[in-house]
Amino acid sequence: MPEKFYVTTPIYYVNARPHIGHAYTTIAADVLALRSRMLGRDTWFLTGTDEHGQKIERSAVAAGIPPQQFADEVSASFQSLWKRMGISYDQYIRTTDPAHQRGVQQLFRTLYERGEIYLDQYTGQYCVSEEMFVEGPPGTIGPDGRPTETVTEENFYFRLSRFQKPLIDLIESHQLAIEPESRKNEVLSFLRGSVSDGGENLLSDTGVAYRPGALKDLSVSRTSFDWGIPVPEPAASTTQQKHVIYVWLDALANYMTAVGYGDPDRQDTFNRYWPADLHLVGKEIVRFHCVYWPAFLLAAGLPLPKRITAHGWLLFEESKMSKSRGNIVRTETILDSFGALKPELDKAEQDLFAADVLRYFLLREIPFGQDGSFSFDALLARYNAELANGYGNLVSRTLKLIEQNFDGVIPESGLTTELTSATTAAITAVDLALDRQHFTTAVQACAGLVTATDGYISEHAPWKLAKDSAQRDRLATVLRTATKAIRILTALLYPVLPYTTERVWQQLGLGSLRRAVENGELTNLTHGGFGPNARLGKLAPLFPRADKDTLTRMIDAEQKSTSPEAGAQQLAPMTEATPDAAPASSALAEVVPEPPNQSAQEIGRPDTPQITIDDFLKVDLRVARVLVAERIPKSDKLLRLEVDLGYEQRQILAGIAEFYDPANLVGRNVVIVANLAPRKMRGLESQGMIVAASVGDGTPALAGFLDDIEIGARLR
RNA sequence: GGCGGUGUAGCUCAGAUGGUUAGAGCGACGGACUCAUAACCCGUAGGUCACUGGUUCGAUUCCAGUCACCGCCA
Repeated sequence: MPEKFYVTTPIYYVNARPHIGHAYTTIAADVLALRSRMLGRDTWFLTGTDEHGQKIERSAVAAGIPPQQFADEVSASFQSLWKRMGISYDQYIRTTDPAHQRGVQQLFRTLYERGEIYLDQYTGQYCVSEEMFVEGPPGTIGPDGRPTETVTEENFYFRLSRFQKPLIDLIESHQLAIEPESRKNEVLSFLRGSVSDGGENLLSDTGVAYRPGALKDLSVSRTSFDWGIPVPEPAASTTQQKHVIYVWLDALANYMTAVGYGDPDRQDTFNRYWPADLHLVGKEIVRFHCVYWPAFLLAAGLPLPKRITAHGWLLFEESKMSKSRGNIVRTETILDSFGALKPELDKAEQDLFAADVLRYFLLREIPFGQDGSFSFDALLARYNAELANGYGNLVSRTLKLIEQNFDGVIPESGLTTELTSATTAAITAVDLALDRQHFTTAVQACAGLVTATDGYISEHAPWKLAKDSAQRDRLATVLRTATKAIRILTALLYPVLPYTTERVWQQLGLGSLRRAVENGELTNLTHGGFGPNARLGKLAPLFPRADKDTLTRMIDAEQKSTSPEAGAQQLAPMTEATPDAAPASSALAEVVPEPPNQSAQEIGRPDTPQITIDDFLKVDLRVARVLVAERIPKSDKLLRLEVDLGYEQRQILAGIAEFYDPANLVGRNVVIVANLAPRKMRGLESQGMIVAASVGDGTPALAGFLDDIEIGARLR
């Protein structure tokens, strides 16, 4: 049996259509899968969509369609994009697949029967869009920048607290590898708790202190909505309420259910592929993958994934216009714009060509694990410098020299060691780099081989040798040597540029690269090569230079998709936050705005349920004047305000310290919720709440009036 | 607030267990060449290595503090 390699992307949450961040993760996984297959490994590449949860249920209601239909539509848009890009996944899983649902129930049942799940009750603040409870009083601003809702739930709890030390030990001993180092440290500090505040600590196996109790049990069921997988028997019978399984337990389990967990007929497959060799994730979902997921597996007595590698976010070039809107770059824009450079191809091939360009850029430009900025300028510059002027031109000049001087037959020559140190160095560097998901380093090594080969050709000037018949052998050696280097270079680039390298392979007269990969002919690149009288294929330009028109096309396409009505999103109350950075991927922690190419109604529509006038009148909104405003020590976010309502004065704590200077607030009229239950925060009682619009990425803008309003007036 | 990270040429970033002229790519400029996709090759960047103080014969590299930005703290 060949060595196996099981790699996953997160399953993408269907509350947003695919954007370039999703493509980034998927491309990275695809590159690793292609390489793994080239090395002859038994490869399984899994991606898919995460389709349950309250957010989806609400979005579907807002769209006026059943959640399944909503999920079907968005899931289809992911699959269709991957198809356009030629992504080579072996399996596309959906959490609404019946087999997955059975597997999740199996996992839940196992945990329950092993005593790792118990029933309990909890009242707290729930953040709807993140689908989790947060600490704080009613009206707390959740992680998404919106007020939480008070929810009382009877829940099933997972005994996460039991796994604090086991997880610390596994991570410290590298049995559970987390990359990059900075993420690993974050996970460890989370697991260890606050060890430096003077309390009692214990030591891990490696002697590092941790605070017992820092890890709390985790609720793993919900009763407040239906769109999820039902809690199975026997646990279900222990409660009157109808519970669905927590979306993260549901989602994470996909990595196992995909390969047959919970399916008696697929035990062999499961045993073959599980545990996964690599989970690729975005940095925003590291904790779910590095704490919850391994804990679930430990509790169920199952093996842990070998490695979790987190990448950063793609940031977008900042301009005033883009900052004030949801500036998500759509992958389609790049496919269309670069595809247009190859008018001779049909649409499907144009897409694959453009996908190569995007793959190259993302992996070359952005060190995996770090945030990186995406810009059309940089994409164009990188394309022209390294693909058009570099790789493409190298292939072109070399093969044309052979065509001109040897009628397209790769000349025979004696053995030479010229360029071999460059090729073997590149092979080694790419191997080492990709083993650690250091894509940038790997692609850089390829670019280095281009430079070395270009330098070799320039140094020996075959066009001069060709003018001297006495130098015929030397000419043959130089051209053959360069061509051999191009063959190795092309094979090294295959995982990154699957479409274009296939074309080069054919120009080299080597037939189909894909078939060579399938036949295992490229497991060792120093073997094989050109036989006697090997003849080149038909030559054609690979990467036409991109001019300003390409840039203009991309900018136009983006502007068209972010027309003025799309900007209205900012004015809609309580819509999704619009961060400047897009999480490159996420299963559930998706905080990206709806993509700008949707209709204005769809974008601006709040997904809150309808209420009656009576509901509204329950809220006592009043105009108040700020008398005192001051920062609260040891709090970045909170301001303490004293406000005058006319009929009384109140103390209110507001989470606006990052955005408002206390000095500018005194004397200002604001709107408060006057009948909100008081709540203690940081030892101070907050007797109400200031009303503010959440704009842009969640920045609060205090409500106010243009007219001078008497204080104490009620809003209705 | 706690813990951690980052701050080096116009841009993106390497790097130095402290020591003669601090590196690469891109962009720009000059040269050379003409096989090639106005490509390739060669040369040119005078940057207080964030700021301040300390240790040292000597620090950008170590230590402390300051500032800015970022991440994690369910």
